[in-house]
Amino acid sequence: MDDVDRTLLAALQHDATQSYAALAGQVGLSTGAVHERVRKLREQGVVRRTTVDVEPAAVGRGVLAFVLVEANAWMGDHPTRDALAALPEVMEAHVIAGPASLLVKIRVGTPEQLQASLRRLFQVEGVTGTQTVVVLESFFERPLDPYPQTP
Amino acid sequence: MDDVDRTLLAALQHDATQSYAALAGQVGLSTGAVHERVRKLREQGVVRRTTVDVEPAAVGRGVLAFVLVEANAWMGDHPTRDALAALPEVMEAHVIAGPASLLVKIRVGTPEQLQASLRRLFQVEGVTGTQTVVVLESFFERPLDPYPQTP
DNA sequence: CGTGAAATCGTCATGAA
DNA sequence: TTCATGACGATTTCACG
Repeated sequence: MDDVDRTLLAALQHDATQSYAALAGQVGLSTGAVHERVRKLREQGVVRRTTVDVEPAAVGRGVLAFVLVEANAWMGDHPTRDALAALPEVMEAHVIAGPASLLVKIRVGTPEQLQASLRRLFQVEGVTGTQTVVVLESFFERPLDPYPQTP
Repeated sequence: MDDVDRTLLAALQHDATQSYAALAGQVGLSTGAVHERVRKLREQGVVRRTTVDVEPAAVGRGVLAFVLVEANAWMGDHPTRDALAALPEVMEAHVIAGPASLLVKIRVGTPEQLQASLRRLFQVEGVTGTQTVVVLESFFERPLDPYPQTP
């Protein structure tokens, strides 16, 4: 994992449809060498997958909210994880240190669906309360850029 | 934007490296028709870009935190947006309704870098306080799946 | 939306540094 | 190990029916 790999990752984040020849040009290597590097990055799990970034509002998911979930028991275990993963509107779920047990990110189509989602969250074992932050406008959401080095 | 398009979007989210022939098989159309549909989805901005999902810890971004930013003025304007966009550790920035003005998502490499990032947030014009939620473990982060219909 | 053809690209084997 | 080169098969891409 050197600077060339980081440059490749940044380039792929920006546009994963570009050819290996184009990538090769950016890093000054041959297409074969680039092909091999990208293959290894995938194999090592540095690149988890190639995906497509979809505009939420265009697919009926224009309402975004973050919910702090309070609980009366330890929720950092797999039953909780699975219960949340079963809810398709939950985009992210994190165990946190702070004023609550969990933080979840939710995308739905309407305020009514948000209400319904909160009702489902309350049905998850151990949940005693929620604090909801509704997003009015997203300034930006961008992909991770590799940091120059890891000291 | 019909069910075929939604199926294509879901398939591309799962794996954007698959060929048009493979996509065509999943929806029962020809490769040419699928090519045209995907081209239009890109053109319309439904597909914003094709990108690569990178493991944060592998590129020195293993520390995740959410920060509620309080302000003494309206922060839903472009100067604020630009100030936040200039900070590479800020992955997302949202204007919110709730206990604060903004919610930002931050990824850094170390707790020291998190501290440095909070210091930079305080230097943004109008910021009067922050409330930080540190993530201990992420259960999951997954791409948006299109909802069946938008009533 | 399907078909077919042409240009481009991904992929791999080989050899060199 | 890592890289360059070259060749083959697959894929993208586009015009036409």
